[in-house]
Amino acid sequence: MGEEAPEEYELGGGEDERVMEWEAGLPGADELTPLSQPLVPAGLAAAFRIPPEPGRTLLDVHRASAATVSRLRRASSSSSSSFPAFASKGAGAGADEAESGGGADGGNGNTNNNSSKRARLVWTPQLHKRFVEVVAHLGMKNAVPKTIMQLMNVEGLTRENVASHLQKYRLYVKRMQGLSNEGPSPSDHIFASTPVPHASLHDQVPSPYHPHPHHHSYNNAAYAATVSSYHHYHHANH
DNA sequence: TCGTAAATAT
DNA sequence: CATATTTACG
Repeated sequence: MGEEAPEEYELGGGEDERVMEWEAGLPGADELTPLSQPLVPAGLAAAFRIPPEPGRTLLDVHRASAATVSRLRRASSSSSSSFPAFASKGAGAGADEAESGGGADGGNGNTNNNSSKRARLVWTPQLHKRFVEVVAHLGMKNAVPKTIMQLMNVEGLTRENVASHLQKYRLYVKRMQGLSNEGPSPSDHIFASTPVPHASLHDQVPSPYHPHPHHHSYNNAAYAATVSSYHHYHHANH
């Protein structure tokens, strides 16, 4: 009776949701000093013989903020298993990545050994949007799977997922470059929907992605697993 | 780890 | 059949 339905899981859900409550009363971003810049002026630092700050780069900042946000979210929402929801199949291992930001990454024994095969990731427009933004932010030079994945900070998203999508994305961009005119092909689906931002050497990546559930809505698995795609096996020998 | 090709699923 | 996503390989 029961056939294992090939469930796919869908990531994403919130688009540009910011927790204003946290920002209430706080100065605007314009008023704040860019975190990506050293708080201590170079001259002053030199005078005090302060060694060059470690890798306090945009990436680190983003990672840190992302981690903070993640932690806050968890603490704020009592039991919010904000999970991209894996299809049934017993996956469910919740594990927060506690990346130690101690300078250069040393041994990375993080091999996701989830016995369960994860369902196909569905790249929703939102996810793709996030992806594109991050890629544009990094620039073709630094837009590598790992970095992209980290900057996107989407729980459940793996490096492989990103790498795969990145491959297609690059092809899409390249293909379009050849055709200076003419809009994107409708067959490009997601890619066509997202205007490829210019990979200027400037960056501007918005707040980290929030795969968090809506306030009042459907089941917690709403944004998570849109478990509904049970397509039949189609074996066609054309 | 990254990039590309082939494989597989839908 | 085409597209999307995964898996294998260098």
